[in-house]
Amino acid sequence: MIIEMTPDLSRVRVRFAPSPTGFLHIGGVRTALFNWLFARHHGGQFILRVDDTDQARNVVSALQPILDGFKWLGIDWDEGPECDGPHAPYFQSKRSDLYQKAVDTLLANGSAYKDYSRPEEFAAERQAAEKEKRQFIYSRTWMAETPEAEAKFEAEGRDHVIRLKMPREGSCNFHDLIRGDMSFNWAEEQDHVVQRKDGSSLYHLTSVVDDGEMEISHVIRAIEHLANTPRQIFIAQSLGLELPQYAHLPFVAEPGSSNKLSKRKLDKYLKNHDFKRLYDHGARIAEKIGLDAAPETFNPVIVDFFREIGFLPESIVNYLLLLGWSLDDKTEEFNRAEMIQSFSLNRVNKAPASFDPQKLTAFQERYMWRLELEDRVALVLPFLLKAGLIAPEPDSNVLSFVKALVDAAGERLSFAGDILDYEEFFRADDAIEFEEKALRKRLVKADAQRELLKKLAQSLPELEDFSAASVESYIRTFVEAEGVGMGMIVHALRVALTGKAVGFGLFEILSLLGKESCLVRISRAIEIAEASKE
RNA sequence: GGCGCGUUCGUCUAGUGGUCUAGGACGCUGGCCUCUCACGCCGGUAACAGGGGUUCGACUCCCCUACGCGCUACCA
Repeated sequence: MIIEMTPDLSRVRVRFAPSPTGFLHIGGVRTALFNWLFARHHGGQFILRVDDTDQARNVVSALQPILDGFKWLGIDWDEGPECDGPHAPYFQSKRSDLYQKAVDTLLANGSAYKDYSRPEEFAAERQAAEKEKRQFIYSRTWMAETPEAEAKFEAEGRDHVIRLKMPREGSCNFHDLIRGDMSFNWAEEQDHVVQRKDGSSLYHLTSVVDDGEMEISHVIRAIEHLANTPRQIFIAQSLGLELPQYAHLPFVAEPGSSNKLSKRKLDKYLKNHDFKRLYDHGARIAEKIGLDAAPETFNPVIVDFFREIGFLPESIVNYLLLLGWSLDDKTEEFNRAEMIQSFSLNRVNKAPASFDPQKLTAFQERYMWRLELEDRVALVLPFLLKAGLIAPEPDSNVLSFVKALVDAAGERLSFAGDILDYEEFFRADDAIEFEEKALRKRLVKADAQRELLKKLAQSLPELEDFSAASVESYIRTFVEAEGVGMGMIVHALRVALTGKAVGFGLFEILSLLGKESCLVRISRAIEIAEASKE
C-alpha cells in the first residue's frame, strides 16, 4: 500500500491532546509548543482536545492547572476548552457517539470484527507464539462476521470486543516530516482492540476519529507514537478519512541521561546535581511563601514549579524551543514573533534532547536581567506579599523602597522569588538574625573593627545626604582619616546591618536602610557581639 | 525475542563528501575588575559510539556491532 500525501500548508490545523492529570509536564509543553508554532507560522489553527477517555474522575479540577499553564506560557488555542469551536465538544469523553459510529462503519466494511475470544484464550495463543519464538498472529478463531456466528458464541456465554482486521501482507509506507520515508510490514501488526466489551473506545480509534472529524492536517507528536502510526493509518483509511501528515518529535530526556523524562521520578532526578540545585533553590522560595513543596506538585519537570518561584514564561518557551530545534549555528534568542517566523519542522532534530536545568536557568537570567526595573518590581511584589513582608496594598513609600531594593539587588535576582533572600530589609531593626559564622568572624572576633564601627556610629548622625554616593564618600573619608583600609569596616558593617556575610554593595545597603535604621542596627549588632564574647 | 527510531564537546546544538587542525551556547575552569556575593571582560578545557566498506577524499553515503528509546495492552 502506497500512501501519497500532498503537503497543503494553506489550511494547517494541528492539535495537542492533554490528559487531565493536574500537571503540565515540560515534555508535553515542548510538544504543544512545536504544534503551536507550526500553526502560527502557517496561519493555521491550534486545537486543544482533552483526552479524558480513561478517567471519569474530576476532570475540571485536573484540567484547570494545565489550561492555566498554557495561558501563562502564552500558548493560546483557537479551539478547545473554554472557547469551544466548530468541532465541539473538545472533550473525548463527550464524543462517544462519534466513536460508536466509526466502529459501526469499520464493522460494516469489514475492517473490524467482533471478537469473542476470552482474554485467557487470546493470551494463550500469544504465549504459544512467544514460546516458539515466532511472530504472533491471532488465529481469529473467535471472530464473528455473521449473525449466526455471533449467536453461536453468545450462546456459549461469551462477550466480545471489537478488533481491527489488520492486513497481513504488504507494507504501510508513509512519509514522516522529520524522519523521512517510513515503511512497516503489516504482518507485524496485531488485530488491535478498538472497543472494549463495555462499549468504550480505545486511544487509537478515538485519536484517529477526532483528528479526522476536526480536520487535523498535521499530527505532530512524540516519537513513541511512530510505531503506532500504521494502525492509525489503517483506521483512518478504513473510515475513508483524509490522512494527516505526520511528524514525530524526539523525546525529552532526563538531565544527564538518555532516558525519557518522566514526572514520576523526582527522587532519581534529585541525585543529579544540577537538577537538585534547581529544586533546592525552588524549595527555599516555596518555604518562604508557605507553599507546599511536595514532589508530586512541586517539581522542576512541571510547569507550575517555575511559575511558583518566579520564572518568566519567555525564558521557558525560548529554552524549550531549542530542545530539539535550532535555526542555525548561533541564534539562541527568539521573541514570539521571531520564533513563529523562524520555526519549521525541517529543522527539528531526530535525536533525543536532555533537559538541562542549568541552561534553562541561564535563559531565565538573561531575560530577567534585561527587564526594565519597573517590570522586575512588578514581578517581585507578589512574592513579598505572599511571604508577608509587605501589606496587600503597599503605599508609595513601600513601592519606592522595593524599587530601590530591586535596583540594588541588580543581577542577584535570577528568579522573582529570589527577592526573599533579602528579607532582612523588611524586618524590624531589632529583629535581624545573624549568621553565626559571619557574626563571629566579622564582629565578635574583630575587636578593632568593632571599635571602628562604634566610632562610625558616633559620627554618622552628622551625615545629611544618605544617598549611596554620599554615604560612600563619607565612609571613604572616614576610613582614610582613621588610617585604615576599607576592608576594616566593610565586612563588619555589612554583617551588622544585614546579619549576612554577603549581599548588595555596602553603600546601597546603608542608603536603603536609612540613617536611623543603620544606627540602631549597628549598636544592636555591637551589643550582641560583645555579649557573646563573654 | 520481533519490528522500528536514534547516536557530534558533560549538556543544547552547527555541520547534507573536500571550506573541520569540527563552529556557537550553557556548564566547568584560569585571570582581570572589586567592599563581600553576583555581574562584566579576557583566556582555557572538551566531541564526530566502535568496526568494516564506498570514494581520490567521509562527521557527512552503505553495512555490522554496541548502547539508548519506543511499539509489540480490552494504557495513552
